[in-house]
Amino acid sequence: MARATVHDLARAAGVSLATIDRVLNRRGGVRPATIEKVEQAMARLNYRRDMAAAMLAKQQEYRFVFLVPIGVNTFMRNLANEATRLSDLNAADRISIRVVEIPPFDDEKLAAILNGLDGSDTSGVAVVATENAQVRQAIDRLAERGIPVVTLVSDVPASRRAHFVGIDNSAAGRTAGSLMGRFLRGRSGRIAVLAGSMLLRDHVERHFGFERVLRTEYPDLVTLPVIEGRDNGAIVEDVLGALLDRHPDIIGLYSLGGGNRGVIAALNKRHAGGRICVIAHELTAHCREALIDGTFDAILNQDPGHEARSAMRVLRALTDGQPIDQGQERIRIDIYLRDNLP
Amino acid sequence: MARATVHDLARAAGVSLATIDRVLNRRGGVRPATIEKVEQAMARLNYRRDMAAAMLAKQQEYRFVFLVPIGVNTFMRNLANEATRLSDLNAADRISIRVVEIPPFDDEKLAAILNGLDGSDTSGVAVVATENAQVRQAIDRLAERGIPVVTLVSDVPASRRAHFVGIDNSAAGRTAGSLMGRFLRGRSGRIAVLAGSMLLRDHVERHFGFERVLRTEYPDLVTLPVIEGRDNGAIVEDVLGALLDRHPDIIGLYSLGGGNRGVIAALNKRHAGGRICVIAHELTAHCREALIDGTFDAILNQDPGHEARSAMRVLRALTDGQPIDQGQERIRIDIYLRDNLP
DNA sequence: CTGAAAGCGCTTACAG
DNA sequence: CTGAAAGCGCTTACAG
Repeated sequence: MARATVHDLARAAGVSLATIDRVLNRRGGVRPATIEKVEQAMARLNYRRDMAAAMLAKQQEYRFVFLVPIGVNTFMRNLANEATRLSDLNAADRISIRVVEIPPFDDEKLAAILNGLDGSDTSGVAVVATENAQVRQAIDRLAERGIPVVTLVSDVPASRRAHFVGIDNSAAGRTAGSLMGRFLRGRSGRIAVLAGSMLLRDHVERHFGFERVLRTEYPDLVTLPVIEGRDNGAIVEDVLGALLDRHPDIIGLYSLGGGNRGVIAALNKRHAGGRICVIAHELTAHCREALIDGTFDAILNQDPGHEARSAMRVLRALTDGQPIDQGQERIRIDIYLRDNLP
Repeated sequence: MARATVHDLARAAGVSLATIDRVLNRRGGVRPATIEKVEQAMARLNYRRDMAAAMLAKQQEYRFVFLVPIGVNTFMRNLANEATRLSDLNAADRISIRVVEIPPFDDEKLAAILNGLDGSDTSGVAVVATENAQVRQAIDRLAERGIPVVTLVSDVPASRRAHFVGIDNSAAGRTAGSLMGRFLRGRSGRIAVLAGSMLLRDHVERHFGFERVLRTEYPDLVTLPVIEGRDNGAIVEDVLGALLDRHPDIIGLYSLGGGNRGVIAALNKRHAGGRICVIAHELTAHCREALIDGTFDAILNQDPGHEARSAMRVLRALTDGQPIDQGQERIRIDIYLRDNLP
């Protein structure tokens, strides 16, 4: 027997299509007794709504905005590209994604951009946010206007963002610590830690997780104070180079932010590649090469394609009031060695 | 301006809706000149087909069959459960998945089941296949009948399956070898390798990759001949137990198949947990525990949820003649340490 | 080789 | 609080 439609429901419950729709979509203004009748019919006929038909009738359009600090950061550029690609791929489903570039490390501008978003033009926002009072307030304001916001890559848990699309960054830090500890088994010495900025929550959390594991499980490895490279290759090369010169006894490096081209340059200039165990983040083209030639030992990665798709699915679910499949939307911490490179 | 519809196209090209549809779906029987006109109109109006409307009009139903050797294997049971869950979640999109249990290690039965599939009732097949002439022929026969087949978890590359949904198993083996080599840095000794059956392509490939890395990069680690446990905890406990008793100098174990409950039991009985570096596959409940309590050092995993969803998406794309997003459909080799457990 | 008309299963004003 | 009717953008027999 074919599957039940709204017409079948209407007949079975003795009401009109409009009433069926009101009950189905909880629009209210229906007598409890009528609701009851309809719900019984739904159960009896095992009714399941046809999404395609609903989409068509509703003429729903999803206009999502992705705010990404593209700048010089390869990972962010990949993320932006994936979002743009998604927009094309899903045009047939009436989903469009506008990628807006935001200046990196500029909370005020970001807040201004968020506040300037046109509600009639955007049905959801994904943002690589920084944790700042103005930014938080701007997110909350969008949420109040009924525009769902998801944070991307770095979370702002205190805000009213509906969801976070990204990895568990303290788990990533712990993983880096554990790999470092195992790869350097039996040795003791200093470990350098390079971040982009300790004003970024994701960087802080990675650092926290890393320190925690080293201190509790590998006390022979002593971390130096974090240095910051602003995710910028040139700055990274400078600050890391200076550190390496100051501490010739460094045996490990955890690069938990961007600007890894600077890491590679600094290491190569000192012929230190291979003698220092390096764990870095994000499988960009240059990191990939460094992994293959042995300069890096492991890369922790978050897949920008998955993150873009996840943000899109989550925003759509939020717009439709549908549930989110947590299993599917959990972004995993990929570990890459030379041997499992894609 | 609102997006163009088939009506707009028809008006612009000066033809009827039926002709538009013929050109859009390449049904043939249209004069080249007419096709040309329509295609120009499409380009001019930037026409993009509305999937929801097409789905509704076509009354397309996707009836997929997933053939899984559920047996005693926890991973396979998880895979089957995920497929069942998908069926519910996607009922609104007219996708149904029938999960059929196949007997493990029984090529003839599997071939018979494949041959017995009712073409009118199934629009695509996903199968955890074994590499056997009869099975291959059965797959080819389905492909000839126009029913797309994807292989799941273990591939049959010589067949006419349209796609493989699973990890690169020799890369997984290499990864295990590399982790083993690094975790045992500086030590030398024997490494045990436990498979389910060397008649399974995925197991053979993992073994190959593992051996390759150990022999070329870690010559101080010497692998013993593979033992087979048929993915069955009880058998695994026996054969591995016997091996451990025979070789008290084993310092590492690569468990590349199922039945890891048997591995845990054999190690615990001999108080060998922790002293032997263990790398296993699939993050099932017991493996997870073993990772946390230190019996296992790392788990390589393929996410059954991702695999089920990927198989479903690929089968749908094949049914519709749509392209496959290779980036999205690549199944990754997850590496889990205690620190990045989900 | 081409077209007119009906229909897919929903939602949406609008009227009462 | 409820209903009749039109419409969303496609596809599909059927007729010519």
